[in-house]
Order: sequence, then structure tokens, then C-alpha cells
Amino acid sequence: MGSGLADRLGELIELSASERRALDGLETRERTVRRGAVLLREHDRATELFVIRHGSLMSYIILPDGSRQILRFLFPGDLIATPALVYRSAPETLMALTESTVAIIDRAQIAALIVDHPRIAGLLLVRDQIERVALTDRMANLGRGSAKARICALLIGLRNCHRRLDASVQDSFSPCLTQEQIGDATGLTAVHVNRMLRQLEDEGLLARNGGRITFLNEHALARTAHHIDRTQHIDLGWLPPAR
Amino acid sequence: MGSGLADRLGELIELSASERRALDGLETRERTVRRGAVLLREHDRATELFVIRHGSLMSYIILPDGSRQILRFLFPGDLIATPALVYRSAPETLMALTESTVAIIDRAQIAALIVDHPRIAGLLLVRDQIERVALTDRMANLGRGSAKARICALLIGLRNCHRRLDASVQDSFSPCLTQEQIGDATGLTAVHVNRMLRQLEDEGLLARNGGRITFLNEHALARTAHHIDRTQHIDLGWLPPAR
DNA sequence: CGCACATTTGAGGGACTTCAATAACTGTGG
DNA sequence: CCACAGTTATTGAAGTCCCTCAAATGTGCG
Repeated sequence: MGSGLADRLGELIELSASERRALDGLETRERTVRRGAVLLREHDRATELFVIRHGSLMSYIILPDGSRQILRFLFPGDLIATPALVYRSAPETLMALTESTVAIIDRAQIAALIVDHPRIAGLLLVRDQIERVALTDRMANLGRGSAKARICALLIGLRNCHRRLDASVQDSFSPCLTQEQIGDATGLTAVHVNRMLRQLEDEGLLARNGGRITFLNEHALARTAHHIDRTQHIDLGWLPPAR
Repeated sequence: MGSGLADRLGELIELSASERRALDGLETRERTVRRGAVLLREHDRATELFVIRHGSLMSYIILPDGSRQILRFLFPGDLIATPALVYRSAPETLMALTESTVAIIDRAQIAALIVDHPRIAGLLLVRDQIERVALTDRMANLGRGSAKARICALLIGLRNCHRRLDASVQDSFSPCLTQEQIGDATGLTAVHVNRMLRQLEDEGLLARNGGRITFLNEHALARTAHHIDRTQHIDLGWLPPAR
């Protein structure tokens, strides 16, 4: 089901046998996290990175007034806790949304990887740029989007994540999120999320039953979300040769 | 005055002579941008990166409804337009706030750099993590902060940027921004920015005269901004040896 | 000087929040 | 299988923060 880092980076470019071996060699130690359990807490000492193998997590920050901002939802193949490459203590909490397993990667393994495989170093830079653009898109969404726009953008993003992992997902999927979590990701209250979802339903843009969401008018959803599809237009022709 | 990429990365770790030579060799072609001119427009074809040598710029996105989200303010030493490592067309516009000069870097030069100098590849990854954490901090600020918190956070961040470039800056600096630009960076209207600045002034947190801002109570400003100082706690011990 | 642009201030409106109460759902133990 | 407790969803009413519109004042520059 393609859930390692090699599979994720392999979506970008054809990996050499040697590169794939090196990437697979990273993911030997594993750890499981129960639903609702914390993999890494904000301010905790952090010297390891993780690759998600199964399940889903979220990363969030708690502000001094107790409010929470969810930064990202995380899925198999994602390389997470990367701030450990810089900061002694974690800037954000990682919590499992569902029972999950992660591979544990030491920072020294990253050092060896970029020495032995410069093209993978390039792919890691590429990965960071993709995440950066996703973050800035979400920043614009938070800063300038209406409540409805924020929720639509979140739902489209989540559906795309689910679809990448499971080709059977098309218009219908289960976000597996509470409305409070949707609110904490979009900077809204759970109450207002509920009202907006109802409104989107009334307007015929989507349907809901039992947590499952079905897009009825994807084009209109993308338009109200101000969504930009970045998966096209990728060009990695500059990468150095494989080793 | 320390404005190249070598100087910026050299703040993180002591560079070898060979590394410094390689970094300095990147910045041969230069270009000047007049105040208000666009260095790179959203959707334009982009295959080059830039390092800011002098001046200041901003990056922003225009949403379909015409509103603008300023993503970052950019200063000497910053490596910008990095999405060119992935996307054919620029995801954001780069505009000069003041007369600026930038060095032009080709993607192929980045490829050569990470092959020849794996530790610099690591430093580029580190740079991306620092920027990522800065972005997520600002996301939390946008999503969960009040208007006052957003403006305080922006001002503190700007002051820190100015202070890094000019050690004489302490409590007082000139942001060189209109209130509309402050609004577009914080997701507010210019009118409300004005009211909040006046309120901060009335509360004795800062003083203003002729665009110049003086922090009168930095501790209180940092508290209302929910500001977290990340410049401590850096640990790059994992990097591979210099070459 | 005069023009364009930026700042400042007021009044009114709208989007989202807060508070509160009820209904539906989930999992757990008897 | 049902009762129960805790969480989640839903809906209403009232309030707040920020926006919109509008006009006056200040500021820099050809």
C-alpha cells in the first residue's frame, strides 16, 4: 500500500535501486501510537524524526490562552518532526488521530543519507518546498478566507490526502475529525464549523451522513475554497544524477 | 555588512574555506530592483533563485477576490524564490519594498552545491526547517490571535530582522511599511491596523513618530503577541563533516 | 503649490463568538 | 441486549470583534 518514505519520494522521481535501499534502510525501528496518544509533545526534547507507516496524526500548537491551532494532518509516507534537525525541543505536538505506526529515524541517519545520496538530499529539499508552499497557501486561506472558504479548503485538502492513499476514494470520504478539530485547524469555533457545514449542505455543495462527507459539486467547493491545484506544474529536472 | 548566503549560513555554523568559496561563487550575477518593482510575479515561469544582497522585499499572494496576503518580509541574506526547485511557475509574487539588489542563482548551481558540499545541503535543510517553524508560528498567530496579537507579533518579528542586520537597532526602528501592508500581512484592514496601533500607543506599549516605532514595554508586547523566541535552543550537532 | 497617497477618526453593519440547552452518538460494563 | 456516562453534534439568542463606508487630516514628491 506504499507507505514508506521511499514510496513518497518515488512519486516525485524514479529512484535508483541504491537510493531505494538507502531509504528502506532508514525505517527499521518502529513504534505504535494508540488513538489519542501523543507521539511527541511541544517543548519536549526531540532528536528523532518519524515516517508515518500506518494511521493518521495531527500536529498542533497550544497558545498561552489555551487555544489550539492545528497545523497539519499527517498521513502514511509523511516525514514528520523534522524541526528536530534544528531545535532541541519540539515546537509542536504530534498526536495520533487513529491507531498509528511510525518508523523512527535518527538525525545521524539523515546526515549519512545526504552524504551518500546527493539526489536524495535534493529530494528532501524539494519535499520542504512542497510543504512550504502548502503552508503559505493555508496562511493565505487563514488570513484572507471566510469561514466557508477555510472549511472547504480543509475538506478538499483532506480528500486529496485520502485519495492519494486509496485510489477508491473519489467524491466521498470520512475525515475522521470532530468539528472541534476542524475548527482548531481553520481558526474557527466548533459551533461555527457546524453552521457552515450545514450551510454547505443546504446549498447542495456536499452531503453528510455519519461523519462521512460526499462532494456533490466539487467545482463549486474548489471555487469557494479559492483552491489552487499545485500537483501539476512540477519540474525536477535540475536534480543531480542518482548514485 | 554581511549580506550574502555565506554570511547567513555562517551564523549557524563555522564554514570551511572551501564551503565559503563555493557559496560566494554562487553570487556572481546580480540584478537591482527599484522600490515597488516586481522581481517575480505569481504564475510567471520561474527557474532561478535569488539571494538578497541589499534592500528589502515582500512576498505575497493575490486571492481570486483581489485581496492580498503578504507571506513574508525579506531581508539581506535571505534565499528566496525557492519554490522554483519544484514548480514551473511561481506560487507567489516578489516585490521590492525598497531599492534592492539580488544575486541570481540557477537551479543547476544548487545541484552542484549539494553534490560537492553535503554539509551545505544539510544547512539548506536546516534553513528550510527554520522557515517552516516561523511559518507555523505565524499560522497559529493568524488562526488564533486577536488583531492586537497579530500586529505585535509582526512588529517584534520585523524588529528582530532589522536588529540582526544592524546591531544599533534596539527598541526603535522604521518598519518602512504602510498600514495597509501591515494589514495584508496580518489579515486585517488598514483601518483596524490604525486603531490597534493607536490603542497600543495609548496603553504605553509603544510610541510612534513619522513611521518610526519605539518599543516602550517589550515584555508586554511579547506577551500580547504570544511570541516565542526560537533563536535559542539550536542544535546542529548532527550535520556531516565539512568538505 | 497641488496632486496622490497614507493616516486618522466616526458611524453602522456583518461575521463569527460565546453561552446555553438539547439531541445524537460511542463505547463500556452489567 | 440494554443502561449508562462521556463525548460530539445541533440549534437558538445575544454579544464582540473586526469590517465597510465615508470624510477629514496629514505627508511626500514632482
